[in-house]
Amino acid sequence: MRPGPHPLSAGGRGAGRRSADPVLGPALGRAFYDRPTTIVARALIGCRLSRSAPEGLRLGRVVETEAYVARDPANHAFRGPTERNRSMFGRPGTLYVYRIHQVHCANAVTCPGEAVLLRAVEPLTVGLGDARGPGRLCRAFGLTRDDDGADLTTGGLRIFAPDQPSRGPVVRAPRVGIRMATDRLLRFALKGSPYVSSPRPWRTRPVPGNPDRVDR
DNA sequence: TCATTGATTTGCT
DNA sequence: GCAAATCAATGAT
Repeated sequence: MRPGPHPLSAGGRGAGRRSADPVLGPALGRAFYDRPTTIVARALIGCRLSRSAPEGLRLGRVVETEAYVARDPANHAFRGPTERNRSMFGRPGTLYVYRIHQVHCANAVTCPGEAVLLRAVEPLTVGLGDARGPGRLCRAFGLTRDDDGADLTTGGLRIFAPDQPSRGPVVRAPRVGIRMATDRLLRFALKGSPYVSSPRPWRTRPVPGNPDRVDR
């Protein structure tokens, strides 16, 4: 257990109040994350990821996410809490950052043991590096294991609701880079966005019914 | 303590 | 298209 509030969090002060930015408005609050993970993964598309740093503001629009849910063998929390995934069992809106190979990946925790992987953002501030792919996204925002456990609702890293109508439909596809449960359509992306990651040829799988429907 | 693995990225063929 | 890079978490010994 890490003692006290995470360094990136604002602490207990203002608990229950929406954390607001003078320009971006109110940050997404606890209730946003405290919903079914696929709903949150879909709803995050178009939202703005913000990090206020001494060097200035870093801002990007979320264009690609993946849901990691309960009873999902690809989920790091599948076998219960460990030292690495401890923050996945924190409150909704907790940040879970882990390292894989030489890079970091960032997730927003929804309910305990479930999270949304932030896979790609479209840069909205100049100087934000390429953020196509979870590793590049973390590099662009300077996220490391030190940020694990931060509170996305009050900390220096926050997410804000879309400031404009969606520029296109959200499509679903199989998740990338996993070996288990590769058939599940738990990847969400803004269709046609050039800022979506493409480690493999981006192709959506035909979805029975409405492709925008989020039901599993 | 040792071996295996990986929610990635990059570079070479 | 494919494999190497490279290291910490994890599970077995």
